[in-house]
Amino acid sequence: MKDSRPSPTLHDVAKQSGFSTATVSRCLNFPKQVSEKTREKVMAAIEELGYTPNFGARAMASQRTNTIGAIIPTMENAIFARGIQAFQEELDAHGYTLLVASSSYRPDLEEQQIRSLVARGADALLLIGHERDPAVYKLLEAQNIPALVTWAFDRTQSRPSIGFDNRLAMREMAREVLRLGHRRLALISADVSSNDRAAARLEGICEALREAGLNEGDLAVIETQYGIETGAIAFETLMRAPAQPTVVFCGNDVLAVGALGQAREMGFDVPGDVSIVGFDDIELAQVAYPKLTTVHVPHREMGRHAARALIDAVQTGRQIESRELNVGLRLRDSLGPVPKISSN
Amino acid sequence: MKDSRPSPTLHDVAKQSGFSTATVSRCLNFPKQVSEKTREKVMAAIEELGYTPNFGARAMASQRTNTIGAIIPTMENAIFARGIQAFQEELDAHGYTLLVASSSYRPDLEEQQIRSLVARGADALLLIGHERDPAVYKLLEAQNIPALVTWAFDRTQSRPSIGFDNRLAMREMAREVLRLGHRRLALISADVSSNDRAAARLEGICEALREAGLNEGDLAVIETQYGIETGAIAFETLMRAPAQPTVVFCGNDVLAVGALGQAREMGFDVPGDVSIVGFDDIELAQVAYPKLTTVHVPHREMGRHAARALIDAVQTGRQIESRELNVGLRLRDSLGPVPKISSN
DNA sequence: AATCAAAATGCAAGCCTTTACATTCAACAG
DNA sequence: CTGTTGAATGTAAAGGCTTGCATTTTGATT
Repeated sequence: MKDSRPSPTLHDVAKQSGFSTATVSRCLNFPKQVSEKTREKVMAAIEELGYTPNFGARAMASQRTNTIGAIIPTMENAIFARGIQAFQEELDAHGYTLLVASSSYRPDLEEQQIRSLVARGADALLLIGHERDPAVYKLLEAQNIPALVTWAFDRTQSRPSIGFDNRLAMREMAREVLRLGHRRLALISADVSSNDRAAARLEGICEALREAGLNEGDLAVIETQYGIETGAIAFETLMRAPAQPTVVFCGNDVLAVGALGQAREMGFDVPGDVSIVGFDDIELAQVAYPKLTTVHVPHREMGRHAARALIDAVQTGRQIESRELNVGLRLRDSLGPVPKISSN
Repeated sequence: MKDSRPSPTLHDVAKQSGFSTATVSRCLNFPKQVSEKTREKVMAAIEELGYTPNFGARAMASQRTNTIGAIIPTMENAIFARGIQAFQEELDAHGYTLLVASSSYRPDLEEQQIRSLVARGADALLLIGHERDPAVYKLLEAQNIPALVTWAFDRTQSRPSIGFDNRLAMREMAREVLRLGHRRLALISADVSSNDRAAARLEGICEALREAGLNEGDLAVIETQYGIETGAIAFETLMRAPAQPTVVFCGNDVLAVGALGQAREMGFDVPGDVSIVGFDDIELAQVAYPKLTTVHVPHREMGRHAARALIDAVQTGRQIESRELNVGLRLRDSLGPVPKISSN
């Protein structure tokens, strides 16, 4: 970019208004320290020149940016949208700005994004899930940047998190499913090795299975990327397998909606022939047909709490306190009792 | 944030490695200008100290940030997700970073976000739709920041845009609808006064209406916010009105899906009793039941082209050339011929 | 061994703002 | 009118990096 006309600086405003740069700066940052007349003149000059403070210079001089970063796995679907939206609203209300980056569920990209946000001077960071390279945590510690994990709560982890216990949540759902008599179960999940939430949810199902005296082998698992289309494909694979499941757990609602669509496509009645359950309870779950039985996650509450906690950490320098939020089942129409006649 | 241990600077790296800051800087920015041995030593020092360049300082010194900003109306639904994702991918491929902000469809917030991104040193900006306060455009011009409008293409506008003609697209859909015999039409739209895309789409329908010798009064319009729930509510209102429409246009697929759900709720068969059409052709449209007839928008293509154009503008300083992309109807299951027996 | 061009490196100014500290000003008490 | 005080304003340094220009090193050529 060639600057035909370089943008005005504090200095220009100072000259134009006849005051020093210090006064102009104070006008912007501590208006009360400046007399009314002065302020008016300065503001007029700012207006006239179209001055905008330079963020980099400001950050450098003041050592803070009033910016909080968040790295979410994806923006392609609505999973994180509501939570992030609430997070941003709360941040805004306290004069902070949100910087979002998305990592496409790739740890290497996530690390890159974290570094980028740190370099950009983010005062704090919101992360999804606990699992990541220790080097990342070391970096954040070295730079003294508060980081908070959400969408997960795991009492065995030492790092602060605000979220829910994925394992317990999914276990509850699995219990309900087993109570309805299902014995041939399947799961469409994200890649378990790189996604600790997905791993915890799987573990939850396995636990319920064991409780019921069943074998983990009774659970068919397909790992795939999150997406409507991928959910549909996985569902088809599952239903074409010799041991057709009577219920399909989905790692999230997006997968579940894909599965639902594919079921219709293949002529299966849900839940008559096969049940499908989701996770997250995003808006989509209620407009799906049939309405999706799923695990409700308090997205907005989570976002709000996370924002408050992070702001507090930035301002006081104190450690963030972890906090577990409640999740609950939303029993709607896509889960029913096990079909009488096995279609196997 | 209290810096317990201040983060290492270029200067520290220089001292540690025994070279000057200039050499270290070049190591990072122009590796080829530095001898291999030197580079190795410097990199080792960087590694050892855990050095991360300070973004603010860098931006200030070099007058560029390699950052491109985008302000989208919302992250709450998937409307902009695919396009933005493609935009980001293309940016990444060229070494640029994307900064996203969302305005909640509020012009005042959008302006604030634009200022914030400008202050942050965004080298260029991606905007949605043409309509905004002229002061904003003046600001961007004053700061010499290339801005590109997407999700719209309007040959009457002088500013560069890469997108499609919302009016023509919706007119085509309306013609199809009229061809099928529908005469009692309704539209669920975003607020027309603050959303030029919505306004253009409405205009498109009106045009088709006039062509067919019909009266604009034959179109019932409800303006509401974009959302599944709001779509459902609007649909209910429409269907409870004395003059029940036989087809409901929706400003986007999210509204349409809400309408679809509500239709089911109210016991209407779609398209037997009433047809519903959407706009955007997001993933949702194909998994909705019945599958949504909608206007296909080339999201990814748009995002990709926009990224290229913006990068080019930043690097060459040349004006961006506008470009119109093609849209087309996707005739699926939610639109049918006008019902034989008016249920009015 | 001398010469020279190219490559590698160093020096130091400049980018824009905040802020500690110094100075000036106005108002008021004595 | 002087002295005092608190408010308003100014001065200048600092913050981390890039980069034009100057200098040194390298290595090839004669």
